[in-house]
Amino acid sequence: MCSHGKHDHHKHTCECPGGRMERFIQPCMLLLLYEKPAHGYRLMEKLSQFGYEDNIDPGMVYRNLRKMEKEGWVESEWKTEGTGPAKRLYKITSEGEDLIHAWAITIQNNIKRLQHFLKKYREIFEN
Amino acid sequence: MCSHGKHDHHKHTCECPGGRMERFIQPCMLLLLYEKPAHGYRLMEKLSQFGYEDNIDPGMVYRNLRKMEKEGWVESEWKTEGTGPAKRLYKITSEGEDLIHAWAITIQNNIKRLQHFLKKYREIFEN
DNA sequence: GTCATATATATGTTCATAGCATATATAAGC
DNA sequence: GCTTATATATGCTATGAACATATATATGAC
Repeated sequence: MCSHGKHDHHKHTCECPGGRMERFIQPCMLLLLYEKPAHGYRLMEKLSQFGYEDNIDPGMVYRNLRKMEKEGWVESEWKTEGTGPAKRLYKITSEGEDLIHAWAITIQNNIKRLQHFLKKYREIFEN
Repeated sequence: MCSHGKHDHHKHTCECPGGRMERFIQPCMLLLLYEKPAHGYRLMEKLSQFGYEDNIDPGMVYRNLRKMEKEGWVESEWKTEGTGPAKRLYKITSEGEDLIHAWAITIQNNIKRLQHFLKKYREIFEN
């Protein structure tokens, strides 16, 4: 989220505004899995379209997948066929699909909040 | 942020999507202070327009104000005149104003990310 | 007079999360 | 053999939200 990557030991001592959207990665992964079952490494690549750029933390992806499985929003099974190390193939459950719809509402609300800020900001600072 | 208010001891065990936007309260308070110096209690009321509804936590407001003062983004002085308990009147500094502009950019980016989600969501689920 | 409420600020505690680091293993390219 | 890409996993720390509680001053009700 932070664009300059200059944090001192991730202490957030710099004033750069992060405004991280907590757990936003979850609905993103759920939506990708609804489109097509996938394993973590593949998701990691696809997540860039949601602003999780270049250096996304793999730990974040894998840990969220395991957590969502524990919650019953996704299911997984090991895939050993093919080349390379074994992959854990995830697919979304119906509970996971329900959650996507709930997130869509939350996200609409959040957009409204952010847009209210920008509107006010522009009223004050633009001309 | 959570609409139903049914958390068990704030353990976030329910599946309600929060998607809280971390520290978003800070640029909101800075913008309000840019408009007009104010004390915490007054800000608390005005913050509802940014989606910090009804039962906003006073601790969050006051702690963020003190933190922002420590960072040099706002300044305060006690006001004893008038009725009622003493108020700490805050005003924004030039560093605080700079930060508003930085946040405006972050917020634009976040809107884009959220809108990408919604666009994809609608492509998949709407008709 | 005292009781509840509104105004105003402050601190304590807990939990989940992001962000960072590191470890492991398989396979392909050179 | 060495490096890199693929693939998953865990450990650690700082932070922030959400909750609770404490304090004090003034006002209106009864």
